[in-house]
Amino acid sequence: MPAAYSDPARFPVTVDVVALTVNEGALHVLLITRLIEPFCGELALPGGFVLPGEGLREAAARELAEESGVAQIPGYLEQLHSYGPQGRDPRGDVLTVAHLLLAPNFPVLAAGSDASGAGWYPVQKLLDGELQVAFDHLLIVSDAVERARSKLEYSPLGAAFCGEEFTIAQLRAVYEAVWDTRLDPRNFHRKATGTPGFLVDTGTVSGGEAGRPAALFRLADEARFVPGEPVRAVLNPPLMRPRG
Amino acid sequence: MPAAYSDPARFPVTVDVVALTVNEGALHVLLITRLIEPFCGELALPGGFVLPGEGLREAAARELAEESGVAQIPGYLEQLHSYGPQGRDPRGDVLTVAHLLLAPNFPVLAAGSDASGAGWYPVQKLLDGELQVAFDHLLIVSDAVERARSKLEYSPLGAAFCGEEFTIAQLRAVYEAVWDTRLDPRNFHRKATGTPGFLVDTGTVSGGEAGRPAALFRLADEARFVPGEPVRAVLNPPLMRPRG
DNA sequence: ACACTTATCGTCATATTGACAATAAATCGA
DNA sequence: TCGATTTATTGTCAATATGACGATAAGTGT
Repeated sequence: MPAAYSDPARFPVTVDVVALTVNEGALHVLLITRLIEPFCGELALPGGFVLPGEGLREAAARELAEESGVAQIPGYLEQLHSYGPQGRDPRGDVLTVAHLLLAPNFPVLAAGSDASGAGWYPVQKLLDGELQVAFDHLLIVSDAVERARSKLEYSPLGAAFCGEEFTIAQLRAVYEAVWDTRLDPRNFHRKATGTPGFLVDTGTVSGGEAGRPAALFRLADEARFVPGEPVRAVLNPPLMRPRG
Repeated sequence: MPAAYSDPARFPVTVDVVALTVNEGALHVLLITRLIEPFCGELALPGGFVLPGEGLREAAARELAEESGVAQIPGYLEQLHSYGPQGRDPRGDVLTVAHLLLAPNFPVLAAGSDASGAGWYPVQKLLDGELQVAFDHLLIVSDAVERARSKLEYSPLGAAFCGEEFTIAQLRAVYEAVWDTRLDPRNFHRKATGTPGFLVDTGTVSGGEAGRPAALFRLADEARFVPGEPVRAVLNPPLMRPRG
């Protein structure tokens, strides 16, 4: 017999956010230093308990804002996966609903003596075991990276790592960082500009850098992602990462 | 200030399962008739409260088994998405972690006078509003169908709807039912048999039906899905559903 | 044996990809 | 100011994949 509603078990529920960005050609994840037990002093994903009256997405955005010290979080946020409640937290059962943020690099509140201190860390160092993270957060980060890698194949979400306007080369750099591969600039350019409903040329160009100035693009209206709504599979056929 | 662990809010957590199968060329979903308030007498997804000491996947499998009357559930089960805790249940906040099962058609415990009674219902009738379901289960079913549609594009999970061995035509029928399109038998045959690491010919043939006997295939080892592990993107390049 | 049905193999035009040449347009350094 | 260098963009070409459909194979039903 299932538990009656009169007496269902109740669990603490947290949200954790895997915020990814591209920095210096490498994928980075936002981590905070924990100031309380358990795992005090160790790195962990930003996150915390869901409050009564709050939605999951709302809670994720709030925790991320609180712990990174950024009021208005940029980028694209979606739910990733739920973990638990068994065997994740030494204090007992805790269910966590992990979220994924793909965002342009934004400055976060660095560590003070008393603040927890957020920072961007190279994802590769986590996956290589060079950096340790608390709880099952390594698993969560792995899942998040795999999700991000897969999303770039068919969705316009690569652009979530860029600002409003960007060059094809910047977008390509995102793909290269997330996929950890090199892509042929010419073939990438062809695919990006040749896919209907993906990018629109703004008419302006980026200057200042060495080399020929690049045309600036923005996402086409059909490709814009709005909070809450599912992302459209604009890249059809998809842009597959090289196998090898 | 976030809630301290000493006093986190606790929520009832349920699992719901969207079990999909293909029946008579159409996609069907497993629904039960509720025997308790709220929504007593209405159709709903099988599901129920997570018990202390239980994992999410475990709870989903248990609830599905209990409510369908089937001890050993066949097919492929994965987590879909979490919903809530706000505004889903008239009794108050309830977080639900929805799961997706893709399975061959299996017989379920039909309604008795006292049992809840499970049954397969055409998904299309839900999406068309011809059939009503309780809570936010219509949304969950929609998300599940979209997930299933997308999975068939790149993963071997179409075979999860078939038995261990199946013909190309049976597999194609799955694709046609899930995608709600017709596919060219010859081109589908070419793609299915021509994709390395997808299918292996068993050497046997299916007989009895009208027409030429078809060769029986099974999933290649590389394409086998094991509980828990992520599915491999075997269909590369993917088999995209027709756009139209 | 014949009609019918379904499976499987082939063909061909078109679309897409991967590899790479060539040109365009800026900055940088002497 | 003039290359040299750097990056962007346009093309080319062969290999691969897809979409549309013809033709053949191998059963069942009469």
